[in-house]
Amino acid sequence: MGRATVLHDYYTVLLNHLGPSGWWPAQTPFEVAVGAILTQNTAWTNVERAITALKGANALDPHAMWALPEAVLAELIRPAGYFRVKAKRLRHFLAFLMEHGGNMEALTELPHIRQRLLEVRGIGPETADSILLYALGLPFFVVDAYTRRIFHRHGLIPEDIPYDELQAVFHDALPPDVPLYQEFHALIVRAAKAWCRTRPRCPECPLADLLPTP
DNA sequence: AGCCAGGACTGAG
DNA sequence: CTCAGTCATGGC
Repeated sequence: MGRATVLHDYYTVLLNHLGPSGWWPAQTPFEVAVGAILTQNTAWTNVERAITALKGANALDPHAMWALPEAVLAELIRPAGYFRVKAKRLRHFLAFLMEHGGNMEALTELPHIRQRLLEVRGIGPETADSILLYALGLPFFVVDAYTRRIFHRHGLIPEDIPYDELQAVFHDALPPDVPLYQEFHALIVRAAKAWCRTRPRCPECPLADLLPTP
């Protein structure tokens, strides 16, 4: 059986058990980008506090955030952790955004947008793809630690597979369908939070049926 | 009381 | 090039 079929089975099982996700949890494309940077190696609940603080300061807007001194921005996002680094990363992204009209929509028009995002200090492959897929609506599959963990435990990929190769597995197996990519990645994260955590092979996981018998 | 969370960058060797 | 170290808060 080909990978395309297998991956579609995972998608179907997850969707049947969890229902549609309605991701990414954000109200604007800019908020998606900010959340993508803030959630780097950080629990989402901590990101929510930071987002709330930014909203309270009316700073969840490109020009407003750009106008803040870096130290003030850092204090606002403190609950998200790594707050000094992330304040810099947000400002690097903002500088890039300002060069291109100061709004997220303008980014969609740029050629080689993924490479351009990766050139921004503090934006790596997962953050770039999260922005591309959920903020700009472009068909780039988001690979994260959950994706690698689940599919390695199920024997479909080596544990140390590089990011771009793992992404290629999904790009090769699935049509470039933005809603599909968005929903699939959301389901993977929700499934991992609900069942995986750090323990492999928990019995109540609906994906257990798809596991190769040890 | 550690360990972990929807990563990415740096410096040593 | 590889890889351990660094960044930091809050939940369990």
